[in-house]
Amino acid sequence: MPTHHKGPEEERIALDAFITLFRAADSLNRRLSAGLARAALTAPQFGVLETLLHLGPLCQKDLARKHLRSGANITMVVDNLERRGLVERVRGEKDRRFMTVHLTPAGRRLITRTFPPHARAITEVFSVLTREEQIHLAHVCKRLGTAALGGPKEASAEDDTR
Amino acid sequence: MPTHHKGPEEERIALDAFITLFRAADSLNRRLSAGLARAALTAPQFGVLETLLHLGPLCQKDLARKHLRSGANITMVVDNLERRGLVERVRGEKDRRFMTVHLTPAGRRLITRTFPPHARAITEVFSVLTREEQIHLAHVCKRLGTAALGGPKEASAEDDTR
DNA sequence: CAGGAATAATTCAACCTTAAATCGTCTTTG
DNA sequence: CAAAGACGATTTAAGGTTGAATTATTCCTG
Repeated sequence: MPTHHKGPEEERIALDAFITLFRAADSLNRRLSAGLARAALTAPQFGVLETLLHLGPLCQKDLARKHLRSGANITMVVDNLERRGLVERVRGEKDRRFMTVHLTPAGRRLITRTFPPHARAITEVFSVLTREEQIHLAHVCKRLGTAALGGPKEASAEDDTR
Repeated sequence: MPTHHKGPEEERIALDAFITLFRAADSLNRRLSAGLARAALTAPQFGVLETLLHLGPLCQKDLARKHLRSGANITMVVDNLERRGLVERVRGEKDRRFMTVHLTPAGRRLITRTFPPHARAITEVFSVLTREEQIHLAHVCKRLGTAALGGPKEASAEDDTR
């Protein structure tokens, strides 16, 4: 697709934004994982518990959709949470294909006391940005994420068979 | 993973920025990985080849430092590249502890023809942002990344809010 | 209503990732 | 010079991630 490229300048700027975005996400992730490690939770485990706390029991399919992860992945994360007695699988009564995941009392206790310091840690790091910068960052990232998910721009004429 | 926490405004804004940043990085990653898959390369493999192309042969320690990854991780990624004949390990002559990783001709061929479309794909997605927005995003992410890596704000006498 | 399509979950193989333990190779120092 | 320590790389164990194949169940259609 030989569009009139504004030269390597355009590419240089995009690549720089790309790499700093990734580095920031990576650093943030490390910092926060260190905090979660005090509860012996990984980031994905925390994410599942947090979702169950705020949305109530969900089947694994829904958990996968909420977290943009594969079903196989959720099976694994829930396995590890269940092994520690933090969640419980309940077979669907109406439709026995579903496995509804519930917080156990222990799981609820753990996530309710882990979430607040986690949120505080995020807020703490983001406080290097002004309120307006944070809002602008969210807006920009939202557009970027949408663009990234959008259909592959390089589609040839024939694979438009959706 | 929308967070449904109804907290103070400062926290809500930070959490929202946090989650959209991660989602954007995740979506970008998926989109770009799909492109790399055409060369049967994973993102980490691509990263190592790209570094070797642009910086020349490096020992694994240096590769780990450049990519902010553990030494064990680099050992694994280089293993997989070596198995495909894309890179070569050369034991250091002066200091036999070092393993210098070199691109093979096949590796050089693959990365030189894979890099340009990859860079174009990044530029393409980022083109939903103006030039100024991209520059601002990079600046903001740089500050954020630095803040995240900064000292863990450990229990100094006054911020112990437990 | 019976057989096939669809769907939720699991399993499997392959790769990524880390921390911790280990191996070989320097380097330092007593 | 030899023992001790530092240092690069590898191995190992544990968890995360995916796509593909499989299993169990439900839905649908002829």
